[in-house]
Amino acid sequence: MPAAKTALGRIAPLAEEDTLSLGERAYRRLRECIVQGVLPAGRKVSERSLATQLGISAQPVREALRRLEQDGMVVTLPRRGTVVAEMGPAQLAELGRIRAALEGVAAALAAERMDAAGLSRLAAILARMKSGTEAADHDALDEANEEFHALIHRATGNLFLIRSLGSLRAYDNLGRHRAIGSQPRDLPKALREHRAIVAALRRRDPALAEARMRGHILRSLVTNGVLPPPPRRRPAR
Amino acid sequence: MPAAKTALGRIAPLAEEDTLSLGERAYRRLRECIVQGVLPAGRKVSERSLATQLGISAQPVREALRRLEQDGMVVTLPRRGTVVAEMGPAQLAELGRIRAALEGVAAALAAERMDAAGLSRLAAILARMKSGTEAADHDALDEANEEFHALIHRATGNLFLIRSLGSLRAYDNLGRHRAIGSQPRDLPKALREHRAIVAALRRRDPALAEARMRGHILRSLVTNGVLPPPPRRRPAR
DNA sequence: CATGGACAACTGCCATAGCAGTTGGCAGCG
DNA sequence: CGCTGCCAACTGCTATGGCAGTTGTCCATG
Repeated sequence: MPAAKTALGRIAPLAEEDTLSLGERAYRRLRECIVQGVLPAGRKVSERSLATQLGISAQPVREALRRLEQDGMVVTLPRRGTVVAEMGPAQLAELGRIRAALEGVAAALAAERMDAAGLSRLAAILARMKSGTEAADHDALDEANEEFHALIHRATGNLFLIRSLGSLRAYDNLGRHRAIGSQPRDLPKALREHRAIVAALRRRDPALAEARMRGHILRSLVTNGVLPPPPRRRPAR
Repeated sequence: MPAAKTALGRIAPLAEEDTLSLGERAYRRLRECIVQGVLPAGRKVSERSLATQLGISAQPVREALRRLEQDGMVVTLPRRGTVVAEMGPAQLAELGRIRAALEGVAAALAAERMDAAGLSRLAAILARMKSGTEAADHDALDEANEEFHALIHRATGNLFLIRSLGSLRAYDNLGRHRAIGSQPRDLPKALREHRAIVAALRRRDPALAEARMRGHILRSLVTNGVLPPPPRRRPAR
């Protein structure tokens, strides 16, 4: 333990952010820049130029780019350059469907594992969502929504799931930033869906939780305009 | 074009292995070693020692380890060491369920996109599976099975899906190497399922293809012993 | 004017060296 | 004997330098 002891032996909490490696920080920073549109698709991103801009060496940047490549956010042509990956509407739609499926699995796992503390936290988030819905506070709702899903992801305890959904949610933000909000958001409906999901988790019903979560994600993707139609359920029989 | 030209201008097929970067080769090699059991869970893997063993520098090895960490195959404690991730039966089961969901999405996408050439290739693979099943040639069946799923993955054209399923399939191999084959494999049934999947793809029915593929994967995981029960569908009503 | 070739300015890729934090063991003190 | 403190041998992490391949420009040549 290198430092941070106070007089009476209490250990001061360490500032975590400083402990992250430069490679990790570069990875998160660049991913943020991509989904925020700061680095638009097709933009050339070379190790050296990014390194100087970030004030670090080229090595951590290279690592970050390799990881981003594994996420599919950049593509690199050997000895020629690295560019931000093009993300057409079709690609976004595919990733949305993948995310819906994974969120479903996460909900199913969470239904089996989530403890009482987690459920009560979800209840607290639901309360915030209620007030946010009544006030039509989109920022607060987005934040609560973020926590809602992140909590479920963590409840699964599965690192693969957490990482994958992290990348996928980043793409979701990208889609939102393109501002193709074709349909107005139905806030009360989203609240009802969130409540229904929590109810399924409380019942410890994996199949139900999965179905509801998946439906919820798909619907939200439709209202965001990344998923094309509302294909009529069982159009005619 | 740096090399590999013959006299008459014909481009010699590049040996692919030589063109891959050392980091990429190290990544694949290490992943192979992990799923093959050469590097068992809990084994310490330090950049330097691996580098000397592979005859390369520590830098590409480090990149490979970072990517493996993103795959969840190793965990690294900063400044302390990197170890092969522990993969308990529970973890393996979770990853199996995740893989089943993703394979389902892949089948759905393939049902929308796969062209006639791909379908005919699938038919050829089915023929090989038929003869392999009659001869009970497990090696040939495994190979055909690998190609079967890889072909569907590629048909989606989605890099994220392809990469993720690649990692997941690696875990699957790991589970198989643990030789907990609880139940004998039902070869004819697997063949029927594969045929049913292809039929759904031919019909261009995404929902059907997804359901069949997912069920197929889940069942195969059960016979492999990584997924626990055959929970009776609709036990009583 | 058009074309081909060489040079300079990139690019990703890799090896080396060294920093800082962690660990394990061993000596020395109580 | 038991505990403390130091030291050497690790570890992951980062910076630097340089290699090889690619590209674009500019000049010389037909």
